[in-house]
Amino acid sequence: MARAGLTAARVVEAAADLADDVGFENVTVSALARQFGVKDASLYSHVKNVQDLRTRVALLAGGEMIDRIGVAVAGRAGKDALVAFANAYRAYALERPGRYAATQIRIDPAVVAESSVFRRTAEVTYGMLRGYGLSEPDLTDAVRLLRSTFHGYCGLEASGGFGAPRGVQTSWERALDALHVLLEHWPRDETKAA
Amino acid sequence: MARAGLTAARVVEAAADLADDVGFENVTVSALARQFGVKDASLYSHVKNVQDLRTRVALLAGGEMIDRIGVAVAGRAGKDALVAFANAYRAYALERPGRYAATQIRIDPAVVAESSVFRRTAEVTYGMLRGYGLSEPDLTDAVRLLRSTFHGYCGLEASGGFGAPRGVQTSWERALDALHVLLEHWPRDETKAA
DNA sequence: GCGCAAACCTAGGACTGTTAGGTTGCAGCT
DNA sequence: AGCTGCAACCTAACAGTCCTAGGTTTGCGC
Repeated sequence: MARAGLTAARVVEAAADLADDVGFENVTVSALARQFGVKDASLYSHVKNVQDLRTRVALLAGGEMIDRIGVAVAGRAGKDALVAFANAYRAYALERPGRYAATQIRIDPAVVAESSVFRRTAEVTYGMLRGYGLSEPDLTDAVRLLRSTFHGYCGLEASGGFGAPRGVQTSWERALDALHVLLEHWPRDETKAA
Repeated sequence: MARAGLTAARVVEAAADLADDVGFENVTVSALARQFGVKDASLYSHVKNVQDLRTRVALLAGGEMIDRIGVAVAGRAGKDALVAFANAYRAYALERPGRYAATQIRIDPAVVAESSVFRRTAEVTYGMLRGYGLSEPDLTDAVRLLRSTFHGYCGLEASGGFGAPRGVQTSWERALDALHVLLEHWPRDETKAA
């Protein structure tokens, strides 16, 4: 019988595609094996367990996402950069819902440490804010606020949390306007508290 | 044999407690039955299926949460109200992580329509913003931004998303300062777009 | 063409979700 | 006290999922 030609990378990518199709919480070892026309047990040569599989999908998605964002913000500054970052973020979340959901799971700190995804994400995010002239610790606070807002907005949008008729796209643009104003009027931390 | 005295409400409450203990995604029919010293099948007299169980936990948690928030913001306005709302929100998320996680699941719109939780949530949230003098559609945009930010912040905090040493509590307070400034400088929608 | 590592399989155990249908305890009525 | 009915609870069974242990095959490098 012809072999499926499985490989760790191929399995993870298929899992990511499956997540976009049926939702991240529904990517199961069995379903994945079915896609390849292979028995469940065969996947365990390439992936330790479901936990491991999900972590890998998360890292794949996180890498793809920050790459797209990085391209979008390249050569931009100030509000231009903010909007480009935010729109690339949201576009990814809407286009690849399963992969985006994967990026939200808790990941083992040991894995985080040896992956480049988080470093790149931090670099791009801090870089985007460069034009606003913030310095630590305000910078960290601002990054956290922005991440929270993007994360929260896309999460609520994806889960149908916005019931009112007002257009979600319009609200998003308004939110970006507001965040831009906010970054320009950022209440500076006089106390330099740690 | 002495009966456990199960009831739909009691089952749901136990499920919520279990969620706070072991995480919402780990509340399972079997585990719940074990807690009551009862067979799995017995629970199906009180709850349609896991989906139904989770939805009920979500509604319970959502109700508890908005009640606590409502008490916190009562009699306050402006920044006072904003801070009270936000702190009550975050406190609930931190104290009852399982219940809070439950509030984030997607809920059948039919259920949403006939539950009072969402109406109350909207009332309290819009009420909190009254002092800032916003009017529609800016009001809806601001509500969405705030909800997203709180939701996103607590989600990231709970999943360990804040790696840097800067205190999470301090960043939170700074974020509230910033949001207050933002609401006072809200970029008005001149076009009255829908 | 031989060997070996990787790819894939069979078999099976443990847990979870769910249904169908049976039994039993308890409240209230007579 | 005895009956009755309903709700609480049970047994039995099946399907799906995760995972392990150990066996077989395929294809690539020599």
